[in-house]
Amino acid sequence: MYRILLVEDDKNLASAMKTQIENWGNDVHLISDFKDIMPEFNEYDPHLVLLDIMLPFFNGYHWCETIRKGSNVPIIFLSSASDNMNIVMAMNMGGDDFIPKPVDPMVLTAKIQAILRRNYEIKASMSEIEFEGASLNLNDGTVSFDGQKIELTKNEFRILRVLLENRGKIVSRDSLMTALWQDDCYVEENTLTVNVARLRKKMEDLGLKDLIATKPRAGYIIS
Amino acid sequence: MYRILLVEDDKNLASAMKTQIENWGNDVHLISDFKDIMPEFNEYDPHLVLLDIMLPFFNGYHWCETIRKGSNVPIIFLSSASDNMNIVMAMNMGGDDFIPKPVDPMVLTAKIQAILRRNYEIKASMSEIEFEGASLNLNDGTVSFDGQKIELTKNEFRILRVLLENRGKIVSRDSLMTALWQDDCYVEENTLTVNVARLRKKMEDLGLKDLIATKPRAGYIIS
DNA sequence: TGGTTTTGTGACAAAACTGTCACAAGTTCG
DNA sequence: CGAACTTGTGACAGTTTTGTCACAAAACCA
Repeated sequence: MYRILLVEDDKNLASAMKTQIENWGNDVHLISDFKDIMPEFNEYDPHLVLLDIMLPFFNGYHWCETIRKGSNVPIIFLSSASDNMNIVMAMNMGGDDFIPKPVDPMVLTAKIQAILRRNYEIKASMSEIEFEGASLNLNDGTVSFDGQKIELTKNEFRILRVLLENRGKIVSRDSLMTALWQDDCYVEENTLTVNVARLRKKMEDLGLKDLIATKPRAGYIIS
Repeated sequence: MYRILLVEDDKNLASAMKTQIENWGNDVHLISDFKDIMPEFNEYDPHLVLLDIMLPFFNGYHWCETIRKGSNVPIIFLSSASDNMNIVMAMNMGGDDFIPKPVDPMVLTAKIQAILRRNYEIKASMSEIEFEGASLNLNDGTVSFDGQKIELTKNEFRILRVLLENRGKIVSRDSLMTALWQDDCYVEENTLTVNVARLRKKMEDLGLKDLIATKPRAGYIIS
């Protein structure tokens, strides 16, 4: 049972789609205020957004941009202007799919299902991050390299993960601190240093030497 | 740098697409044996599959089905038969998207990018499993309920996760055992019982009573 | 019902994890 | 260079986690 937010100003079409999707077993919320959809978005906290492009006040691209500032919720665009340029634009703004109007009910259902499945039901495919020939398993927090496999502790895992998610960029010690101990408890500055050292040792034991580089007065980086 | 497997028998089109995608910074492998693509699939271990529907020997649907038996890799179908029925069919077979032929290079790139992003770069959206008004955060292994939030240990997390991923189904003690200690070390049968008990206690402290039910001689279940 | 098997519980010790300290090493910049 | 600051290291103790044991409770089955 997923929550689907439908941003469509054509009331007839919207309620027809709502019925259609609900019949198939989900909850749908229709936007009522197109001047600012964000309060309803935040309140409803949807699993998926169906976003028309032509809307009063602001267009779909605007809302996609706004949503993406604070959320990675899947977004499917709807539009009768379904030329290639619009499709490319929609994808590049962070959209996940594009359904041309008039919307075929079967296609709508199938595409919604595909995206929900990909995002909320499938874990295997995005379960690891590869780096330097090694891979970090996000499910069980293990690192595999050269046939060997080791377990990381919670802290080591978080540090490595943050660094890998920002590969090529310097991650400040401060942001690592908040990633590990988000404000709720005070820990010494040095505690981070020690934890990085422990992670480094494990990586080196595995054969990954000089994986994490120190940028003095800036932070750490994996490049 | 992602590995993309292109299953397309039109050699000219295939190599044009290969060049196109490689220029944009990825690796592409072209299938050479359409009688059985699986050896090449397994060898190449792609991050994404571009799958034509009309192929010699077997069609794209057949290969989609075969791939899905052992992998959740994202699959984008390509076809000139782009009627709604084909789209629905493609999605329902476990496909992630459908690009009509002739393929527009920009659309191809944008859609590939969107799906890779969704699968390999975004973590936030699929970071929790909701149940009974509570939610299990898959990133940090915490359970939130009724305003409270507690941390689970590695074992507790794995048990809860497996049970939630199979909600409504009975999970045998054996499969839990292998999920926690995959054969590499022997542990007592009873150790699992104890770990389940510890998880139950934490859940009950949180207010979630009778979450995990015992099915004697069968296993555990969350319904 | 009563014996057998399966599952649950409290306690305990070994092991792992974590934060801190004192001090060492490295970097920056006048 | 040398003082000031930043980062790294080994050791230590407190806490948490973990597997096991002995025994209790529950479920199954004849």
